[in-house]
Amino acid sequence: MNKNYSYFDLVYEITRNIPSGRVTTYGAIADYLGLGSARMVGWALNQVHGSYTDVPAHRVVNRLGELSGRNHFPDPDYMANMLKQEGIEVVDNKITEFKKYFWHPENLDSIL
DNA sequence: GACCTGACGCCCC
DNA sequence: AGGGGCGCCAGGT
Repeated sequence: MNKNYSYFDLVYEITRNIPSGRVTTYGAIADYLGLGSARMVGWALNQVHGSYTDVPAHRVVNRLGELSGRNHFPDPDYMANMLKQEGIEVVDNKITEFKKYFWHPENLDSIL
């Protein structure tokens, strides 16, 4: 059937809608989509590494605000650099005041 | 076809 | 407060 639209696409959709200067977590996306597993979100974003270059995967971090996916980018510092460029303070691959920048997919309704 | 690992997260000690 | 273990789903070996 039309399995072209898997939860992958939903993850990309959400990620694409993360406002600049804001970040969300794997768990938040998984919870919002009812996936039941945050790992699946990471897996989906792993596929981005190649195509879907318009998906700002650097804005998705773990629940501690750590850039756990930095090693999966061409440059290990790409994530930190992009986030800094967007006005987010990153120290030692971790977002300071993470709660301040946190954006929940629930807020999708606001921007749509 | 079974086993292991992985861009995570929660519970328990 | 910090560290370790188990569960979740999918894909690769």
